[in-house]
Amino acid sequence: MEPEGASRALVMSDVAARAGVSHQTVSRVINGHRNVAPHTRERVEQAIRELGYRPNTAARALVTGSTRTIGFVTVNINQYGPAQTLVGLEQAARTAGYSLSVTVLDEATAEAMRDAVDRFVAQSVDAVVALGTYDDASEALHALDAPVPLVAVQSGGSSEWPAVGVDQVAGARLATRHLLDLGHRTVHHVTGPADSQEARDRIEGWRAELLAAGASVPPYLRGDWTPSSGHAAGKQLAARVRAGEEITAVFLANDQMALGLLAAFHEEGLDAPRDISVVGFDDLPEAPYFTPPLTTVRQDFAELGRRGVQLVLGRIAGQDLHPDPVPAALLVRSSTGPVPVPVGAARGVG
Amino acid sequence: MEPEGASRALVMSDVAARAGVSHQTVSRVINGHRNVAPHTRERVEQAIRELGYRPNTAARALVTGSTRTIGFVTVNINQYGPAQTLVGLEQAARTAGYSLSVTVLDEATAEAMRDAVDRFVAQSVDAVVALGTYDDASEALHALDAPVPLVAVQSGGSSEWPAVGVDQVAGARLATRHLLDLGHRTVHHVTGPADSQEARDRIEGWRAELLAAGASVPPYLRGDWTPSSGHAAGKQLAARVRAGEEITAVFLANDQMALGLLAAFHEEGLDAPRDISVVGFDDLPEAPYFTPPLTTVRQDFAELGRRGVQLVLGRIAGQDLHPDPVPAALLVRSSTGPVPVPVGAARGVG
DNA sequence: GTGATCGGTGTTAGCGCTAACATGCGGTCG
DNA sequence: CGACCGCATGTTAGCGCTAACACCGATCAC
Repeated sequence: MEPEGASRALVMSDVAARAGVSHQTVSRVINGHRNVAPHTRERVEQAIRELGYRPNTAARALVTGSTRTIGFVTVNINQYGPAQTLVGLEQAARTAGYSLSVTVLDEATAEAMRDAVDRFVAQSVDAVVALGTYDDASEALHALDAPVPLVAVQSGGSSEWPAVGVDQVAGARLATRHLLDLGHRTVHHVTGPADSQEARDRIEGWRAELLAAGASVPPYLRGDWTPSSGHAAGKQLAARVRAGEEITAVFLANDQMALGLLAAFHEEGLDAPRDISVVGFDDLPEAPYFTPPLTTVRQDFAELGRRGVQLVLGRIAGQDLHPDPVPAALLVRSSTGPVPVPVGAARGVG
Repeated sequence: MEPEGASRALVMSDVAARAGVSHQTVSRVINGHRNVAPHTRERVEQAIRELGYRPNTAARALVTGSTRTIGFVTVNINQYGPAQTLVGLEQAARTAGYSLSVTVLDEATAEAMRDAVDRFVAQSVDAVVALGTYDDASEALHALDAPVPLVAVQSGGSSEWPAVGVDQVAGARLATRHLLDLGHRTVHHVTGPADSQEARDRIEGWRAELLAAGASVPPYLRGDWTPSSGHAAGKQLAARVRAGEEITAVFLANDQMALGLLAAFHEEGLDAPRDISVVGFDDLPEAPYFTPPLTTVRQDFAELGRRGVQLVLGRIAGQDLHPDPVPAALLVRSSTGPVPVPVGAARGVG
């Protein structure tokens, strides 16, 4: 069980000698080949255990061409979603016997993406997983024609290349539906950055649900995921409310922006859910402690990681899987409520 | 500049043939050896560029015994600090020509840590960086007697093993000093989990500053980094305020708990900075949008990553560096203010 | 009974690279 | 002017492993 201290490196023939077999038989045992007598297998396994032997991955990689490593590229790992996805992916990869090599892009440019993938290729990773690839980066990825399978996570759209993600459209519909069910005549939307597929999917879901309910579709406000952009959107919306416009419900593409918007509204003397209903997306650990606790949409990142790895392994094996999107769930807290009664006349829904 | 498509693998002798030299000369150029004629060097470099050649890392690792990979182990990557540290570390490592292999521990046990380090060793990483090693994990780390350099990040304490971190003690003193300067007679503290070195350092800084100012040191409240534990602490503190106890300033070991506490106080009709002053730690991107915007202590994670990698490379080279801690900075926003005037009689400081 | 087959094992070659040694050439010095 | 040195380059060996093939004894079909 114990390694014999950090003396000289232990190699396969040490194990072979101890078990009284050839090094190749040891190799066969390690790689689970058939055609090894049970008795022999047991002796070898015991020698491995006694010596604390671990095969040298570099030698193995050299001859097989496989490193059992997955390269992971992302931007904005500082955000909750990417970080959670990394966790989910790493755990799923580890379970499958793969390790994860991580690169965090400084900027989401084609150049940076190309560079990162290039480095992964040189590193002989077995596959590359790209998270939240913004458009130009993701184009670079495909233009690259990399000699390794490439999988996109949270970057749906085109079915040309394999991707898996949380069902953003359904999540956005859930959020919008919830607001509509509360009696709001329509729902305003603050988006993520234009070049994010997730952001576009959320717009699509929001719009689809509005259309399905026969509600009008107001123009959306463009955000960039940051609390500060949510704050700016909040200021703008608050001014329009003050000017008499009927804005009673806002769906934001993430929780951080929702926080910013809540703060802006509060500064203007407008509070949720009394004056306005607000729904976010992500379910940050902080979301229940916002003022007020935020109604939001939760994504299942562990499941996303699992399916991502499954997709990657499928690709490595040459299969062409098209996994279903991971479901999202609505969490109702206190930032949403019925339509406020206008200051002038009463015309609420009931 | 362009790879020739994803045909057969490109190897060193392809480059050698094109440049009209031996493969060994190519190797010398790549590894920056002296004793290569400038003319030859140039021809080889051009051939490398034209072919888009990248040396095979596995073959290189096999013969040199070095993978130019650093293993990174952490728990709780979902939190802001760890995620930022990962980013800082990855960028610094990349700059130094290393790549980062990441493992996220499911639980902070010695067993899990041993496992992770073990896997890294099998992977032949050149060094292991452990983040926020909680006590038992860090013990396991040393018991393992790993044949690779081991560096702890954000886990100060003993000077037996190399570590680098943000100066938590100084950061905590800054926060406490700020509150004292505002006229508060003492500062209450909500800590992180007991087995976290960072949490202990923050307690130490808080206590030291209180003592230095001749202020009394109230018992601290134990939290666990989560907003929910901050909320619980807030409820408790609010009740004591209601009971007439003089509690005017609270320093929390992170921003998430500060958010929870703010929410709890708000629920009890107490608001910062009118009734109480609150300081956090971390400077989450959300912190400026809390209600009210949170005064907090910011850590320089990029610098931490840089020094961490520097320390690791030093260890690989056999040096025994002891880098200075990375400074922390106070950011004053609106959650802190002068001592409130008690409801009964006026006895403020101003 | 004899050739074909198959399961278990050993032997050999070679993955792509770097280290060590070998070579050859031009210059320096006694 | 020959012994010597240092530089630029080539040749060879081998890192630790797996794949391919060789081999041998036992079983099987006819």
